[in-house]
Amino acid sequence: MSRKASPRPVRVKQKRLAPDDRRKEFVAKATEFFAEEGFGGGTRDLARRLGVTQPLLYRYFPSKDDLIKEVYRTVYLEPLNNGWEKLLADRSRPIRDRLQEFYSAYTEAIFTRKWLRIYLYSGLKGLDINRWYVGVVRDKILTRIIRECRHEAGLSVQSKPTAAELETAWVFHGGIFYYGIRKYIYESVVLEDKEQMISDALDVYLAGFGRVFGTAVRTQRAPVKAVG
Amino acid sequence: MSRKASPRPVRVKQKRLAPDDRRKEFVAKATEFFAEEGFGGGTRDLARRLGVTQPLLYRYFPSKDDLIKEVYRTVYLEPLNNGWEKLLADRSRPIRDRLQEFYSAYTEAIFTRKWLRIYLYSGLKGLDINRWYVGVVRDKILTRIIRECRHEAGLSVQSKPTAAELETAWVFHGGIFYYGIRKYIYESVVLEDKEQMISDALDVYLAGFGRVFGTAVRTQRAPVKAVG
DNA sequence: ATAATTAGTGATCAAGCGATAAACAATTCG
DNA sequence: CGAATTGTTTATCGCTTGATCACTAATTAT
Repeated sequence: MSRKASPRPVRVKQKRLAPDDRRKEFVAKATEFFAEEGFGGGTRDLARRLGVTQPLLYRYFPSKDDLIKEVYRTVYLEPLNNGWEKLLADRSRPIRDRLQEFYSAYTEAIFTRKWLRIYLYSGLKGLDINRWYVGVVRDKILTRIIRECRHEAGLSVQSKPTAAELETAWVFHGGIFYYGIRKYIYESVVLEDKEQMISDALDVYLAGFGRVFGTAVRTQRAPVKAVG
Repeated sequence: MSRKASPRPVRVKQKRLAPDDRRKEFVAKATEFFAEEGFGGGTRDLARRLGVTQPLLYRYFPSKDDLIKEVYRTVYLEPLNNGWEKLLADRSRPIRDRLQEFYSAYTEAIFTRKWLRIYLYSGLKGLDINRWYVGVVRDKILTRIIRECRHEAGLSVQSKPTAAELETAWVFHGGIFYYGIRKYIYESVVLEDKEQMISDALDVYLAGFGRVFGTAVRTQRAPVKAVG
């Protein structure tokens, strides 16, 4: 039972931080932590990563669940960008360019291991915030895309998207989303050029939209990069 | 400290089952249980659902982890059907029919809350079996689909799929997969007619494949159900 | 400088976890 | 029948968990 002689208790110089900074640091690191470990991860492990003791967490958050809720809030709101709706609706530019730029920026925002994992975990829990987010994608993004596609195809843009239009847009959107899952969750080998993937997916979707829902949508295809 | 008088201990008639039946019942119910609760769910809660006591689980499985592994095995292998490769390769039928029938059957097998949730949970854990499954989809399904599309488009079917072809097929496949996620995980309102969703997704994919990778793939489109 | 305030720590509690061992009871065998 | 076997339960162990409280020490106010 010989204890190593330590002249003074080897405490690593207790540093006090302003409450606001601490809070932000806690939420940020907790996001990374829960993204990796799942929300079953222990508060002691989390505290160790933060370089503080476990009870300190409870000075800033009444319970683990409150901390988790704050993680959700920041993760879900972080990537939302108000410029996107305007970008999609800007008819002075070709629809293909707008869609390419939008999905380029959107995936840049959400295609991180952290975001995707938190998103999946919260989805499996069936949380309200997840349902809310899915509604936002449908109403702010897909509905807008369908309207622009209709306009491009010379169709009426007054009526709400039909169920079939919406579903087809979801399949397209989900296909792109799944690229992120494959890359950052499954860690599969994917086509490294994300822009090319979006471009190809867009070609397929735009070509298909015309054939399925109306007269052909005329858009110039992006040049196909060396294939084969 | 008055204990309710119970003439005999109210035990619900201990029933003995043959070990093999018990095992199967345990695995089946454990699958449902873990699908809902996640693999953090407790063995006591699981046992309660099974109508047995918790230690009994340990007569059939050395540890909780072993039980979980068996859950994975059955869930992943359950839906795999050897007839699918032949179905996809049967060139006596139009490619569109084959793809429609394949995805109809495939989604019938995996679009259950149970299967999808176990799949997502195991994916988040980064398990080997998940990587293996993704490889199977790529090599047995998508590669085959691409070959058939090439054949239909009059292209060479010798060489391996290009990265771009594979990626486009993944986007298509992932889009359909995401329909299941939306319906059974997010519990969103989706287009109820799954066959129609597959049909539309196929129209888009097949029309797009021709435009993106070669001369147009000529296939008769499925009749569009009342739209609008 | 001293007092008041508050960020941070050490010790600990009650509850829940996976797992084990011994007792019990339903079945099977001689 | 009685004995042996084995499926099932009761009781419990050691550990981890989220959470609390009294205390220490760094900062701020007087």
